[in-house]
Amino acid sequence: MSQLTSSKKSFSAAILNWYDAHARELPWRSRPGEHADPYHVWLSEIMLQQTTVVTVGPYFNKFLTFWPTIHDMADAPLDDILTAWAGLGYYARARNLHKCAITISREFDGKFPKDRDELLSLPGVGPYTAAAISAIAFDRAEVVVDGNIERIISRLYRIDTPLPAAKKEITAFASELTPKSRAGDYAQALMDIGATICTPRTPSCAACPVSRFCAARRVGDMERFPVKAPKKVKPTRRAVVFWLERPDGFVLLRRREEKGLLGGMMEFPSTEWREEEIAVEAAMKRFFSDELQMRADGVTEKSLVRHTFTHFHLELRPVVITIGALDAAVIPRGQWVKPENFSSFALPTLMTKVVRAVVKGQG
DNA sequence: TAGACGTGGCC
DNA sequence: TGGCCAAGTCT
Repeated sequence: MSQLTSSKKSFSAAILNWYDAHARELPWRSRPGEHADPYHVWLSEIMLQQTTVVTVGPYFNKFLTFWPTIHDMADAPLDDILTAWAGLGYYARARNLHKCAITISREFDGKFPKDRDELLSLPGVGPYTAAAISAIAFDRAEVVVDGNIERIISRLYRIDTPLPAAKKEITAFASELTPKSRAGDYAQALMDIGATICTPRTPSCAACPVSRFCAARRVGDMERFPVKAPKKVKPTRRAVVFWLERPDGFVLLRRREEKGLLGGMMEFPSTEWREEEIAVEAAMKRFFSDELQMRADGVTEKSLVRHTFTHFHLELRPVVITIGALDAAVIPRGQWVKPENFSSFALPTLMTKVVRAVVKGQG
């Protein structure tokens, strides 16, 4: 048994003492002594998945303004949720958020289950989020393991197994260390420490309340942990994206498929995103009939839009086409929108980059 | 198990 | 500039 495991009570005590003195004040966090609202805890935890506290803050406040209760959110159209979520990324979270709100509102009388395993059955709620809600909102002694806690544990024990294979091992150590009382505060404390002290690069060990327990600190190789599997190279995909503009200034948007990348979000029509280079002329021929090309009053190329997703790079070449005479047969289905009203549509950041390239770009 | 799934900030 | 990283989940 390691030195740390045999002194786990003084470890969790040090963590909780640190939290009482240094806890960050966050919009979704209850005041000391008060009970956290499960709706707020759930909403924040979904938003915080792979997303920083700074980014989430304004979105969290906006969502609570629009939908003060989970019943309000359940009654809203999905498109409103997606529009409010636009820019946050990982849009499956928004779709699952809406599904989950409907389930809780209509099948659970608006009350979240307290049990980890029941929470786990909700859409968008995985092992981390289920444990976090159960511990933070209901003070259950659940073992919460997020990326911060993985990093802390892997340094405490100098775990050489690369992630994600090390997950099980890390969870076992985390389980030994988690206190039976105040497990929610303990989890939030570790996440605060991970975000502000036990950072990926140049951790501030001098400020850490548990540095005396840390094996990596003793050796001085903190930054080697957590060990991670090597990344794979991202391919680059390319396409021509069309800004189709009518004489009255309306521009065509269309909705993407419900599932998959940017599922349910709005977009400007484009050729398929492929690794092969595609010339504008070829893209025009592939996308439209020759007839439309003859009717287009003007065709203007704009500056390249670069965007990187989790698993590939994307290069979009915007082409502005002013359409003199509409031909329903060659224009894709969609919604004609004035650019000044784009903000009321569910446009992902990629598409706002296209807007910027077209409106402000020099071409 | 491994890949899909966004975005913005940092170095 | 480009890769890494952030309170993961789903398939």
